[in-house]
Amino acid sequence: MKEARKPNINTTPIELMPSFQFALSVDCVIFGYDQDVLKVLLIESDLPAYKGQWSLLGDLVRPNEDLDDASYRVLRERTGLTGMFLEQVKTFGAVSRHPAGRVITTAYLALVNVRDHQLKTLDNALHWHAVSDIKTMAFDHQIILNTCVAALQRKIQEEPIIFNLLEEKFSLRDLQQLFEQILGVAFDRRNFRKKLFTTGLLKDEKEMEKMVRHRPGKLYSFDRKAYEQIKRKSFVGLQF
Amino acid sequence: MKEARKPNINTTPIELMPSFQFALSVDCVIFGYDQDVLKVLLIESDLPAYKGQWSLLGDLVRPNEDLDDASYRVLRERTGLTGMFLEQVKTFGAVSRHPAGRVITTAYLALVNVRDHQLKTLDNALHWHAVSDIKTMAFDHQIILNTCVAALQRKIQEEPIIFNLLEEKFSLRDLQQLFEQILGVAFDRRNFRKKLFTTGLLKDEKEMEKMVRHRPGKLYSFDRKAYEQIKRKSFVGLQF
DNA sequence: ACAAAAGTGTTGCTGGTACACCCATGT
DNA sequence: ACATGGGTGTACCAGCAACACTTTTGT
Repeated sequence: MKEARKPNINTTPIELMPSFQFALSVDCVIFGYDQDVLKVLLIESDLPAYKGQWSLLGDLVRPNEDLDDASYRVLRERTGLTGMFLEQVKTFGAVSRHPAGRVITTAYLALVNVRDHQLKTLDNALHWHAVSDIKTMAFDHQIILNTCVAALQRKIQEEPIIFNLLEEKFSLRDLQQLFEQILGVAFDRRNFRKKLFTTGLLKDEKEMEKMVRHRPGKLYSFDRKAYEQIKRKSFVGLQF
Repeated sequence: MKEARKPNINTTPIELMPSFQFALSVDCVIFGYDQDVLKVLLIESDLPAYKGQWSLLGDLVRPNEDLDDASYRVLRERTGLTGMFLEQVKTFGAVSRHPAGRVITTAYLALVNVRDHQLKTLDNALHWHAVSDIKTMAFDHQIILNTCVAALQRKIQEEPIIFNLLEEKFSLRDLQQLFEQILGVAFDRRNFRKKLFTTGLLKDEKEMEKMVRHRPGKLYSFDRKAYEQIKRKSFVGLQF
């Protein structure tokens, strides 16, 4: 039985293709680390269907805007930040995910330093929430958040992106607590230090913590140059 | 300086939002393993702009179709297969990526057994290509392919999905060669065996290769039940 | 008999884990 | 002086890498 030739977006002139009303958006999962807690930046939804619930920061993609640019614009407009870590995670395209129509959204993971940004808090009803406190969200945003938390857990073990969440200079305790927050496990302090030192990614800033009510710890920073060199020699292992 | 409140897809009724002509598609990167070579299934483009070049198999997403369903439909229509491994990888949304207009596409990674499927080869100008032979493709499909190859390399080391590319029963040589093809490295045979046996994921089928002109090897299959049990106890490590 | 690939063990090294005591600072 | 967390070393164990010879089958 011979099947009719199937249409193909890549071989059929687009004028011949059926078209209909799609909306395309980006949603940013913006993580920050504040007072030893992993947080995410949310906005209160004022759509009737989700009155009082929290949602991610998003916006429609503009006609002449790349997808990545759209997410960057949302970040910049909302937090005043530029140059933050920002990476696509996944696209959510269930037919009924938005009550007002067919909206496909691409989720982005952003890591920001909560001290740097200037929130338009009054204007926007933006708030930082502890990730572990969030139980329900508008739309399918709880699923998107969970997906991005999982992506974050995986990615901090593959690339040294975790430093984007910390101040320029940080103590090893800061770093360890942040790892523990994100991964939900505890590490032995001595082994953690050894492991991090042997990565060669920490630069000793020759400074100490100040204003702490205990013995002050040394401060370190992420050694970008060392990282660039290490990357060149990296090798891919086999693991199940 | 007070900024005006920004629009937000999640807080603004959709009727008020600007809309314009988007097209949304899925493209499938279909990998197969044939005659000891990693291959990808492509179709010849007949768009004038890309005459004679190869492109991925894709189609527009339908108004009432989930994104994942669209990719599954493409696979089913083209290969006659059902139940194959299929997973979203990334969405490509550059403004000018399609010459006919604004087309955002979501790339899916598919792993199929080349023996199982029934290609509509004559109808569709479909061909298997060695991944390493492909130098240029239509649209941004070369980038999409490279992204999916990298995703495949990463994922076969995280989850035992590689078995989707093999026959139900396979020899350890088949498995090792496939790993080597995908990762582009060579492994010591003895160490490879030990490693794979200690995963506990191989079931001894108590059968031998046949019709080989050397000593026949034992055949194994992927032990799904064992894998399900192992997954429950799995633990997340720390690694840079 | 020859060609081709299967099957098999040991050793050394590296990296992870478990674990306890003294030190510097603020109150 | 006390509370808090900083800073350090060692011993054991597991997993990885390197490495060579014998066995089975087809021709």
